[in-house]
Amino acid sequence: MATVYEEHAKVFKAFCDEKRLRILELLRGGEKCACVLLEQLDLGQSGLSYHMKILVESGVVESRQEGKWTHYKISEKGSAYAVALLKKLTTPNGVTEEDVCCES
Amino acid sequence: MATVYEEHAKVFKAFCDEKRLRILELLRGGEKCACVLLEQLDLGQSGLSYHMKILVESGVVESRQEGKWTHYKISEKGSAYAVALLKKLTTPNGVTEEDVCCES
DNA sequence: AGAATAAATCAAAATTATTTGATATATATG
DNA sequence: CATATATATCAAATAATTTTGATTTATTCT
Repeated sequence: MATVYEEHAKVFKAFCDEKRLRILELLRGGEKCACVLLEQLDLGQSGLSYHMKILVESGVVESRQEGKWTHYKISEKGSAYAVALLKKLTTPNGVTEEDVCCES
Repeated sequence: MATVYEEHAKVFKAFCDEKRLRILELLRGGEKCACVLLEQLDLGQSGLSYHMKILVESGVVESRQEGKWTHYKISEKGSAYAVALLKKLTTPNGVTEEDVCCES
């Protein structure tokens, strides 16, 4: 059973690797087949597959099978969730206590 | 010289580690001294220092020195930047080309 | 100045993530 | 059915991150 921290970390894993940011940039231009991504990136086939799995598991990318091809695109829903989560994780939570540990 | 991808990845490194998410959660309750964070977390002193450095370098956290103590808080500006960047990285970029590589 | 304390830095060890090449699986095509 | 092709999975090698303990630096206190 994963902690909520692990769940959240998984979402942002999508964005903390150079190769994956490069992939996302390509997907900003619309849905792409794995074969297209492959020829535009400096990555081998199994390497691409590895990163696509992480992206899909983050929820930020969704995949669609069409015969032997796999198409990927940015998930609107997943992205909106990531943005909302990021906002939440950086917003004061109300129970604001003062930092009075060590007033010299 | 870092690529723009590395720069962006650095921002999200703040959010893709369990320990750092735990730290951010504590900071959502307001500014905290390192000594307070230390006693609330399962981390040694140098480990905390390591993670705080990554958080500060991401821009999401800012630090303030007060005598021998260091206080940390979430940076409103840095967080807003992270949210805006995340939005941008997941929004269609206009030049949307169709994915017509492999129509069987 | 000397002792005490907070936090940063360093180096080594441990852990985790990524890359790479080989193989497996699934789908289409002849 | 045999072959070709696209992608996933696996295992080993490599690389990067994280942890840990020791040391250093900076600051306060006596």
